[in-house]
Amino acid sequence: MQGMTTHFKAGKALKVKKEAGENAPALSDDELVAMSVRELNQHLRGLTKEDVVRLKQRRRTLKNRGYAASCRIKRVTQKEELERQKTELQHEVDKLARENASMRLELDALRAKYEALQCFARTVTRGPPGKVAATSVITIVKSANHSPSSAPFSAQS
Amino acid sequence: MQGMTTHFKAGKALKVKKEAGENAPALSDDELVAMSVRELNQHLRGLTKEDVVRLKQRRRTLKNRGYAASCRIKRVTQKEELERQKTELQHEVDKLARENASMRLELDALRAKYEALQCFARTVTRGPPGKVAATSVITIVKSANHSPSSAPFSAQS
DNA sequence: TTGATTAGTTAGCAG
DNA sequence: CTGCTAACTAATCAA
Repeated sequence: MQGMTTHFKAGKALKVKKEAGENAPALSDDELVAMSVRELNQHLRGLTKEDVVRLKQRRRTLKNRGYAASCRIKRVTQKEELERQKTELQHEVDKLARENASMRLELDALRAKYEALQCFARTVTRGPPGKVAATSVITIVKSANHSPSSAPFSAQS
Repeated sequence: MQGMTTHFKAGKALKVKKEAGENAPALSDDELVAMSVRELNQHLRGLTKEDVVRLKQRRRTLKNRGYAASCRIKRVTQKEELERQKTELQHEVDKLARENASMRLELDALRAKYEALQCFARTVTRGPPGKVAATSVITIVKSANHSPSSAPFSAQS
């Protein structure tokens, strides 16, 4: 890595290294990196073993450059995705909290209405005769607590 | 990092470059990077201008190495923090959803109880005389919807 | 000048 | 070998 301190990145300066062969028109980086292995081997005809190694190494380096870029893009993409999911969840929390609060209000209001009606029913059934039957019915109604589907008697409106 | 496994990255190998001066005991990377500017200047006495530049550059490189490490640590820390917040929000969503469901059940049950009681109250108040007064009272109770704290009449038990 | 960040390079692991 | 990633280096920006 520090060997490259004096570097000219293998691009402009080193691209010109293959004037020897007449069939090697000094491939550009883009060409070299996009080339298939078969195509590459064709361009490798009549090159020094050393040059072959050098060219393959340059190809590897160019590939790695692309891999590094992909890696960084992936990193920021995942981070953005995390933040997106986070705000989505936050909105869901807000929505549920609102629903929760309104239902709590509704529940409290209904409890008040229920107790008021219960109180009224007692005053009505306490005054007139036949109080025993009325009281027992009220008890039955209260025991309907744990089975909402099967009310002691049907309630239309 | 892998620098320590296979090679010796400017530490062992390059540390030996200053045997010329008798007052320059070949600073280690850690010493050099931890040194203040004042201390550094003391160690710069009697060095070639070129060597001074080289040493300062090495110091800068070592510093940069540390900066890069901090940067990476910060990156993964922030990612972990995001994921932590995400699971936290997910748990909050679950909790609120559970509360929501149970409150909805409670609300439905109470509605059933209320309507049953209302139905009963009507049967009671319809049979006996004075039906007009009773009906009006029920209407008053129903209008208590929006002010749970001030019920038309107190409900004990 | 210092610290942080980006892009390119290398080493090394995994498939 | 291919692709990915961690660590390092140099360049660049901001304070």
